[in-house]
This record gives sequence, structure tokens and C-alpha cells, in this order.
Amino acid sequence: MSRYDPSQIEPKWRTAWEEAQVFQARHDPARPKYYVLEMFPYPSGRIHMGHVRNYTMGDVVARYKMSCGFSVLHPMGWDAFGMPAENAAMERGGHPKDWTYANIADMRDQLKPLGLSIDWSREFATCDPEYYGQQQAMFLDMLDAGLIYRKSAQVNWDPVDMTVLANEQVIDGRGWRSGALVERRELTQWFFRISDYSSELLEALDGLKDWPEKVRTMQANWIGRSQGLQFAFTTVGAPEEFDRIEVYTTRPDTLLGASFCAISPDHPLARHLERHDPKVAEFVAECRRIGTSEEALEKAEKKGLDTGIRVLHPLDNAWELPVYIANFILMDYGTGAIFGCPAHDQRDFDFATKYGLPIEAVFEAAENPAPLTEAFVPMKSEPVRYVRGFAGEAVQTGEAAVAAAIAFCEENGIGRGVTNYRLRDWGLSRQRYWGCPIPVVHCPDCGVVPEKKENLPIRLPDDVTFDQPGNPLDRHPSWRDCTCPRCGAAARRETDTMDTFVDSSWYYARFTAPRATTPTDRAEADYWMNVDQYIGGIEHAILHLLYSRFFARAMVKTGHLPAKAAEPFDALFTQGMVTHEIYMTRDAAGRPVYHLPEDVTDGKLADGTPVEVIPSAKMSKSKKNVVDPVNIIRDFGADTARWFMLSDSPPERDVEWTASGAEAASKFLARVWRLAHETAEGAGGAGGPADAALEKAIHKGIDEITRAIDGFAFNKAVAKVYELTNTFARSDASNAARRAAMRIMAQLMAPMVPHLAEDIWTMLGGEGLVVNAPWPKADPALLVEDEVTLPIQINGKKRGEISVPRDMDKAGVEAAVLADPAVQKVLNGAAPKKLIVVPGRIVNVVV
RNA sequence: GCGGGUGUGGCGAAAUGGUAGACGCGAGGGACUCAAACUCCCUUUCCGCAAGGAGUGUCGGUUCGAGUCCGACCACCCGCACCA
Repeated sequence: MSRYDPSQIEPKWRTAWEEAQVFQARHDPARPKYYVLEMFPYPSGRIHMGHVRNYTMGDVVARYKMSCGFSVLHPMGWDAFGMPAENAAMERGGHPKDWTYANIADMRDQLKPLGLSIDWSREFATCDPEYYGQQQAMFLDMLDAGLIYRKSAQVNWDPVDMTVLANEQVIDGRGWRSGALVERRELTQWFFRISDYSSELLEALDGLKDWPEKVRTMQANWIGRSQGLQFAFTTVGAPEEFDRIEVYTTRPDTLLGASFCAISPDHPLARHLERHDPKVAEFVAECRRIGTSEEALEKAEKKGLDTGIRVLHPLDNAWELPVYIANFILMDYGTGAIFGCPAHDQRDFDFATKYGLPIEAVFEAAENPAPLTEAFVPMKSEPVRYVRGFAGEAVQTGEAAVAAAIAFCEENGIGRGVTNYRLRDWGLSRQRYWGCPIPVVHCPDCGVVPEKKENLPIRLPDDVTFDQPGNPLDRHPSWRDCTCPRCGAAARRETDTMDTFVDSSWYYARFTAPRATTPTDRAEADYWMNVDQYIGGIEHAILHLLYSRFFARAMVKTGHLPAKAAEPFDALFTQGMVTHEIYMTRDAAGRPVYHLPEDVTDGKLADGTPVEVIPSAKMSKSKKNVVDPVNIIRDFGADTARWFMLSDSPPERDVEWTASGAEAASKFLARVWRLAHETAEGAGGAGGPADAALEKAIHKGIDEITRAIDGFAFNKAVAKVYELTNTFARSDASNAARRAAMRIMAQLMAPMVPHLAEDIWTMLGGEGLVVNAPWPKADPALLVEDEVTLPIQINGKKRGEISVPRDMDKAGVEAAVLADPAVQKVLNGAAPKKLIVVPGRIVNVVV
């Protein structure tokens, strides 16, 4: 064989790796460990380019660390519970279990040809009873530890399909299948007490040095710590038991700008009024139709209803404010009631304008105050002049004024300073079949009773159908009926299952001992935790990563993880999406028709119809801008797919898939293979100084590529490999020097294109498998240059350059610069105003 | 609406506050070939014949020097608690 043929090479090396069991993670106390984890996939049935990119990046890290002498854990599993399986069962028939396991088998078959360094012996799916049974055991421990409780919460209810809808299933306030107007309903549901950990989860973010700053910022904002004042309004004309309304404010300094009090439609007072006043009932019902997502509430038009009730201003009892029920007040945040200060909050300003309420400025700009045409909301750190202040200086910052206002209110018995968090408890109940059953029983005598651990796993029944609306567990003839684990009386099993975020909140821990008969194995967790490098999409920046951080703490508390694993992910990397152009034509009615990239050549369909090209967007089935990795691997090989996914774009940014880019990647790999082949056949030049130059280039390459991989700059590593290859191809080095150089190139490329690297390694007489070869080390002596080129700037613009010895002192450089003809011409005999010499970098002459 | 991010040639991009455009794609020219494919070599930010000038989303600022730092704005992307 004398040409690069991935279809021959790739299966051969995968077999070799498998036979040598090189990817099996070994608990070896003598060696340092390294745990690389990519976010596990949902088994949709097809892998996509996003998977290829994600898993290739993880594979580069895993293989590189392996070469550096670490005992590497690089596992793979399946986030296998969730709605799509039930939707498939409803739409196409069949069983979610069959659908899911068939998808897993398909995806595993598609993934394996990529040649990932995965320890497949640790594979599991979250829908395996062996996995979710252990999750149930932890649920019981966490329930026992007071980390889980029940309370009433709201869900989206589809009155036609008689089912609970996910937020994504609510489109413009209507159910996605039925089209019926969605209502809010209350159900008693299970919750994790994540909010007990608010301050800890917030403060521990500072320790996550190897997480992206943006993710830590997003989490900090999500947790949302605020300092404020809680106080009570005394009511006038309110029903009995509602003589006070507790409110929370982060701006107590604006108390004298209050013009109304607003309560949530779910506030107890609103609920009370709803039962007696049809107008309130109608308004509250309208509010509930907005849905449960914060996004929908925030985007909805701000509306309120005057209840007729009044409250007394706490600083002036002669001053009454109206009480509104307002659709934008969240019951979950603070006390579910606020006072509105229209002058200094845009939403309150809009509300006051709409309902004709007074707008009184509390403070104005310290300089050049302007009349209010919109809310005046300066930074809290900016000093302003208080015209209706009641505590602190007349001119002070918002921060100082808030502190002074809280102190004043505490001294005068008006209220107290409190710390509040935006983070709400994590509702884990789902009214669905395809999830982990919550292991409790409802007994008429004993109430809610935890299942006994020896009865776990509580398995999902297989004999269910999806031809009727609602949760099949609710109407299962026998599964739901059981006996009380405490008194033995007839009882009902809990039919809610767990949020799939629970499944993904501890899978990383399970990988350390996937077959253990307890959730984790202490010795294995001690050795392998924490995850040294976690890789996944930025879309998981908040929920999945925050829930996992909480769950690890809950596992520590219940003895399932060592204390060191409270923060489970030491380093996090968030990779960008894979995008592609969109090809579109229009049908007779003018509606868009999308076309697969493989059906488009040179901007035309097979029949010659030109297509409209829409700029790249995230690959999605609906826009048909998808490229199937299976086809790419079949046509070009896995190494080409891997190489292209790593080249061009920085890993954290989106990468555009282009057919020409894939071809170029393939051509380049063929070129490297050819150069290696020629070298193996004895090709070589004169040698001599060329040998030394090539050796120097190789060591520079080792240095640069190693640093690029360490820094997650795979695109730069690829660029350096190109450079090195160009140098190699042009070199006049002897065959011996070329052989040595090419072996090192094989090692440097091995994490990225492992099959090709093995082939080259063997071709050039490398010992054993390149995957087992230790990472090459750059010789520092070969990295230094004797001469440096210094650009000369005149007034900041580059006007020339000089070459000087590397260690020339400043005075020498200055003299050389002043002697430069271009500089002399500009100076025209005069002395420069300033001469800036940055050693080894640049010279700037200011004239 | 709120929170976070991104923006540099025809395209993907590179650049510890120090030569803007490394490397690759595409395009153009050439060599090889009967011809083509493959391969190899050269050119390629824009304006300009050139000298030279302009240029990193827009506007302003700090600095000897700004793609990089600061402020305002625009566009797009991610998240918003039951998609995973």
C-alpha cells in the first residue's frame, strides 16, 4: 500500500488498542490519576458533529495526559431518561425503553469508529435499574438527612391533554399538541433544599479557578445574593388576618418615593381576595395563563389590578398607598410583595404611568440634575443628591444610602436588614413515566413513607401504553398499588418520577465505580475524584452545573462522596457549537423548503435549481443544515473528521462545517502520510546544517504544540503541525534526521489523529504503540534564537526593523536604532523626543 | 424583559498593551501531464501604477503605542429554573 487509506488503517489500529486494553482505567496508587469527562449524550439515535467535536476535544486531553504518565479515566454513558422517548412512543408507538436502548446501541456503533480512548467497560445508561436504583437509595438518604421535602408548586396544565407540560411545550401560552390555553395548577411536589446551600454555592465559586469566568459570573447572578430591608406595611380595609403585608426591598433608601404596593397573584392576600371578588378572580386567572416560566412573565405586558386595599407608609402613617395585584411580582422571590418606586425603577415607572400613580424623585444626579422622563437608575456606586432622603448624608452613593436606610429602619423598629437569594429550591417531581421512580409510598395511616432500601430498585413497570393522555404510572393496574413499608396496610406508590437533572448530577461519581452495589465505592471515589477536566456546552452553564455542585455536597453529607469532592469538577471547558450554512428554496406557496448539504453542489440542486444560501447557524434537523458524521467517516475517515473539528476555530467558539474544509483536512493527512512513507522508503537530502535546522524546528514544534494542548488551544496546535510539516517537506535533512523528526511528529499528532499517528509510528520503526509512548520533551537549548528582529516604530507606526543579538543591552539597541537610515531621515539631525526600547520586542521613536 | 458572551481579509482565524492578518480554506498565476486528476511552486486585507494612505462592529477615552484596557451604542448567540 502506498497511499493513505483510512478505511484500511483505522479499523486495524482500533483493534490493536482494544487487544492491548490501553484505555482501561486502572486504579494504580503508584501513578497520578487524571479524570477527563465530556458531558454524556442524550441517546437521540444519531451522533452529530457537536458530539464529534466535544468527544474529540476530550480525547485529545485524555490521550495527551496518558502520554504524560497519568492513569486516565475517560468514560462514556447515556443520559437516557427524558421526554423524547415518551414523545416517540406517543407518535410512533413502541415502548420508551426499547426506543432508548435501540438508540444507545446505534449511537455506540456510530461513536466507536471515532477511535476515542474511552473505557467502554464502564459504560452505563441512567435508565439502567442498576443506576437509578442507586439514585433511589441516595434519595432515601437525602430525605433522611433533611435535604428533601414536599411543598405545593405550580405547573403548566394542558386542560385538553390532561397533562403537565414542560416550558418548552408551551408555545405562546398554548399546549404544543392540543393548542389549548395552558393553565397554572398547583401540585404537591418534591424539592431539594438547594437554597440552604445558596451562600456556600456562591462563595465556593471563588475557588473554581479553572472554570471560565463567564460561567462563574452566570452562576453568581443566578444565585443572586442581595442585601435589603424587610418590613411590614400596615393595611387599611384588608380582610382579617391580613393586617400586615411583609415586603422586601433592595432599595430602602427610596422608601419616600413609594407610590404603590404590589403583590404577586399567588400572594396569600391575592388568593383570599380571589375567592370573594370575581374581578380579582378574573385578573388572577389571566395572570396564571402566562405560564410558569420567568421569561414569559418578564416579557408579558406589565399589568395590575387595584385591590381597593390601602397600606400606611411606614415613615408617615398619614400617607396611604394603594395595593395592586401585579402580574410581574414573583411569589418565589422575597416575600411576594414589593413597594413600587417609579422614579428609580423602569418597570415601576411604566406601571405608575399606566395607572396614573405619582412619580416622586428621591434623588437626582449630583451634577446637572434633569427632569424625569424615565426612571433615573444610576449605578449604586455613584454618588447622588437625595431630595427625599431620610438617612445618611444628602449627597451619598446608593450603597451608602441603602446601608444608612437599613440602620435607620432597624433603630426605629420599622424593619430589619436581611440577606436574600434569588435561588429557589430545586423541584424534582415530574408527572411522567420515563424517569427514575421516587421511592416513597403514600399510606392512608402513616402518610408519606420512604421505601425500604432492600426493596430497591423500584423498577418502572414495562407493561404500559401511551395511547391515553397523562402518566401511565397513574393508571397502571398493579404497579401503583402496594403495601405500606411501615404498617403493611394497603398503600399507593408515588407516581411522580425524578427530573432528569438528578440523573446527570452524579453520573460523574458513578463512573468511578460503575458496578458497585452502593451508589459509590469509597476507595474508587477517593482515587478518581475529582473530575480533572470537564468538557461540555455553555448551555449547561447554570442549571446542570449548579445542580451537580449541590448534589455533590448532598452526597458528601450523606457519606457517598469524600469531602474533597464537594466541588466535583476541578476544571471546566465550554466548547462552541458546530454550525453549517442553510440551503433553501421556496415552494409554490412561497414557503421555505430546506435541503441537506449533501444534495447541494456549487449552490445548485441535482436538477440545476439554484438554492438560497443562509449564513451558518447551529446544525438542526428542521433547517436540514446537518452533516452526518457517519458519512464523513465513511468518505474520509475518523481522523479527518477529528482533525477538521480541531482546526480553524478556537474550541470555545462556534465552528462552521464546510465540505472544502473537510477535504482540505483529508488532503493534509494524506500529505503527512506520504511524507512519512517516503521517509520510511529512504528519502532524504544532504543533511549537515539541514539536520540541525530540522531538529531545531522539531523541538520548537514540541514546545509550541505541548503548550497549545495544555492551554486548550487545539486550533493553534493544528496550525503548528501545519507549519512543522511545511518545514519538514522543504528540509534538505538526511534520512536519519527525517526519520527521527517524523517519529516525533507522529507523537505530537497522536492525540488528535491517533490512527494515522500509529501508522506513521510503526512505519518509522517506533517501538510498540505510539499511544503508549511517553510525550516528547523539548530541549531548551534548541529553543533559543541568537538574533532577534526588532520592529522600529516612529510615533507608534512601524517604519522599519533591525536585527540585533538576542542579549544586546538597551544602550546598544538605542545606538543601533539611531544609526538606522530610516530613523535618521525622520529625525533629520534632531534628537528624538523619546526613545522607548522594549527588550526583545519593539522600539518606538517619538519625534 | 433580565443575566452572560461574541464581533478582525472573500471565508475559518492568529496576535504576554508592542510588526494586525501566523496557519488553513477559497481565488488567481505557473510547473508537471498528450490531456486531466493528484502533486509541487508563487501571489492574495483594502484603495493606489507608484510613492503612500486606510484598516480589527460603531462612536468616544486612557497610553509613547490599543484588536487587546475603560465608557456608550449596534448586531448576533447562549441561559431564564419541567428540553437535554
